[in-house]
Amino acid sequence: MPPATTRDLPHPAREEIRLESVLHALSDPVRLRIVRELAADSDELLSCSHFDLPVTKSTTTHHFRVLRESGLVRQTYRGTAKMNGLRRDDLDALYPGLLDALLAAAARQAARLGTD
Amino acid sequence: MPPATTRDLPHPAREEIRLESVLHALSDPVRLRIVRELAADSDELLSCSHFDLPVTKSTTTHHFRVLRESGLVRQTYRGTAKMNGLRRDDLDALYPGLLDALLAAAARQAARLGTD
DNA sequence: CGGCTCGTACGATAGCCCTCGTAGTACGGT
DNA sequence: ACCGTACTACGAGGGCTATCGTACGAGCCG
Repeated sequence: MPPATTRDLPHPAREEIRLESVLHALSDPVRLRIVRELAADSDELLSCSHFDLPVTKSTTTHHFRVLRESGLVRQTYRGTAKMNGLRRDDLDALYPGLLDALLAAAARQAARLGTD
Repeated sequence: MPPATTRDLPHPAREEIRLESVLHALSDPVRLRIVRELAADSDELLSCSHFDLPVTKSTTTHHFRVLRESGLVRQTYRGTAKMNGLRRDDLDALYPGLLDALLAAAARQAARLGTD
């Protein structure tokens, strides 16, 4: 049997990741912010509860699911915590330069609007 | 008085263009396709009716309005025709490299899925 | 075991969005 | 003046989405 601390979650395969879904996922301010934080700590996996978001826990769960189903984020359980990491390898392979351009654009806008 | 062939349309100023709105606009397949065609003929202004889209004229009007209001496209009347052009200058100034990365990603996906 | 924390499931609500059809306006040409 | 073309306005339907509250399951620790 698999290790007790592993409940598996459905992720799209690399080839199933659709650009439209990625863009739609990032068109929500809460999710864009999550992705920016994940990119900032790109060598760490962050738990859902690590984020201080202006929505309830239910809504947070919803946003993380959208991110996972769009292929932007990989989620794994570690005990009761759910760890999140950007799927940078898959995204870079599919769309080279896209993620960096998106993150740079988000950083620019945050700086411009003072939302940093 | 302005030339008779000029009915003005509301466009967001460069500084008002929001990344989330741009991404949302591009997350629809019909609009992504429009933007790709506009980028391919980037030195030409294309009329709305130039596009052969799988939706009715009403819906086409709707999509072009979303593109205009998001700041992706500039629209001007020329007689009865409404000409459309990408706002590449504004987008490149706000988010350098973003538009090219998005277009390249869309081209990659189209090639991968044979939807070209 | 008992409780605590982390996250999920489900239902509900309200708003947005894609789509369409019909009716109408603006402009150019005959 | 008249007609045709290009686009718009308005309204409606149906689906998706963001949000929440409450109730629940899964794992850790005393």
